[in-house]
Amino acid sequence: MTAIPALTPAEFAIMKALWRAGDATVADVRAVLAESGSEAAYTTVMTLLGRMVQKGAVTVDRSREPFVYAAAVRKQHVARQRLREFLRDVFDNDAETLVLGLVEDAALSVDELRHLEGRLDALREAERKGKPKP
Amino acid sequence: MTAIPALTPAEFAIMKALWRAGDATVADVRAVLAESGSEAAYTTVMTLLGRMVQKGAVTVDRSREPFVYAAAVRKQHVARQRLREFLRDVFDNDAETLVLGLVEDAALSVDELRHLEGRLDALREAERKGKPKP
DNA sequence: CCATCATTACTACAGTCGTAGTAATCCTAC
DNA sequence: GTAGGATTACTACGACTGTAGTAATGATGG
Repeated sequence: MTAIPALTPAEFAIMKALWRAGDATVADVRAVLAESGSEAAYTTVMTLLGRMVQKGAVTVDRSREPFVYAAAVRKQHVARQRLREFLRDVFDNDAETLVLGLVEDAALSVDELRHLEGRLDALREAERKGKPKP
Repeated sequence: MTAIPALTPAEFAIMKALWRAGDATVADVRAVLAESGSEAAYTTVMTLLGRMVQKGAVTVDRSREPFVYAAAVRKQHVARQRLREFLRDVFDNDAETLVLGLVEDAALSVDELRHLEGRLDALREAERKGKPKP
């Protein structure tokens, strides 16, 4: 239930770099960002990381220099959290319309949908077996 | 292809009120907002509407007083646009994972998915008949 | 040793956002 | 006609953001 700290866009970009890099120094983060064509100054990244540490989104190991940073929240959790907010704010909790949008935007094919269904059936089956809720 | 102006959260709330109200005065907007438990001051709403007019997200009819405001962009377009950005930024364009998240969050049932598939098949069928692309 | 580079801590600063007050008008009901 | 409420235009302002500079410190290569 760890409340996920809100991240600004710039912070979120850093977070994504951390997720890809795992433990990382400022230089590492900059390297990952550079791959995506983002060229923030060293101190800019430091500032953002500092702010993120303050809000608990990132941990830092100061016992080693240069300091080593790491994401304190899991990508999946953040994504899920954002998905909920997005669904509520933009689609008024109408998930069907959202998915319809994905398909119409060709982000998702009907085949993929069917495939997904398969996975879901399996998942549900596993759940029934695993935790039979009374 | 009208580029959709970026809206801040507060502006987006106003926009949603406008979508619900259709043409609306400041007072109308405030009334709709109030329904959702939002109590912005009259002048606050004015300020936001003004900013939105500036960025072309809202039109205003000044020939009539009190001025009448209206959304200049369609809800569906905005939602679609945001969906694209969201999918890219948060899910790295992996729509399947997004939908999986919806289902796991119980925002969408497998039944609804199937239902959706039906709709989509129909839609696809209609398209094949309607615009047979060479 | 000493200049240089990396690293960190601290500071800065302009732009945006949310929020709203004030001054000036303009109706409208006494 | 006049006081009060509605409406608008303009201004304000503190918080947050993105971006980065500077000062200090520490390690390194020659």
